[in-house]
Amino acid sequence: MSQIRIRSKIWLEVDGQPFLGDGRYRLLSAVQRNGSINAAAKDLGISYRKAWSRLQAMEESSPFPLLERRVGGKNGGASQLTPEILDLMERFKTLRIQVNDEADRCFTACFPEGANRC
Amino acid sequence: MSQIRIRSKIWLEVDGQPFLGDGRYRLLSAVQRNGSINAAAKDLGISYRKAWSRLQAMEESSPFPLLERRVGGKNGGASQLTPEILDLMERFKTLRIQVNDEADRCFTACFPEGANRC
DNA sequence: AAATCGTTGTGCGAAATTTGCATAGCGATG
DNA sequence: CATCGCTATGCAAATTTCGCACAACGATTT
Repeated sequence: MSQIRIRSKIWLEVDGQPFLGDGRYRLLSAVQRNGSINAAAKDLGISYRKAWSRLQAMEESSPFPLLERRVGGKNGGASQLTPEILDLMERFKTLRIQVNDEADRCFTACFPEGANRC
Repeated sequence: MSQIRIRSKIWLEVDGQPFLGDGRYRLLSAVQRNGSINAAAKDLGISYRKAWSRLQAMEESSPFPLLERRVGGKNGGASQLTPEILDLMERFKTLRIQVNDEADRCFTACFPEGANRC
């Protein structure tokens, strides 16, 4: 008896290129929460290289700046998100929840009850 | 002025493992439509190796058989889908459309009109 | 003004994954 | 019993991902 579940996912595209999805949302959140790319990477358990590459790729296709970076200085540097991306993230979060809930509703309608036996 | 769009995607999981999404749906459809894995691969413009690998991976985690294969014989062989997977594909298709529509609705609500300038 | 410290930024090789070529096995048909 | 086109698979090449190691930076401290 196998358990069947639905998963859903949304993302925003800018000019046809993937721009903001769950992964990038989590990464950006971690940067804001921790105050630096480095701390965010440690928080998420990924290498700094990986976190930086992702942010780099994202920023290249972004119509507006994502990060305000500070290199050097007292604590070596820091990074924080721009208001533009914070606003977009907020809207994305709302969309994400709404679509996800709808997916669950449709699923239980389409697989009434014990659809989980096969 | 960058154009922002929403994209959505759903997939079904069996015991926590991805089972049926858009890619596999298209591949399975092509098999059914063309009557063989080989013809399906040509139809989709991918190698037979690739098509076969995907179906193999899918079948390994499937609670029921996906394909009825015939090796050898008049035309070398053939493959067609089992009733179980055809049924699941039908439901998936419905879900897919419903969730996608909902995503579009939420998007236009959340990004009222010219959200496409940044 | 020189040393320190923890960031950002990057080159490059290693590791993992994907891809497809090439070939074996199969069996109804003629 | 030879043929033909399909399924099935080993293996190497190509591509992508990954992370180590190190350079640059600048406010603070000494």
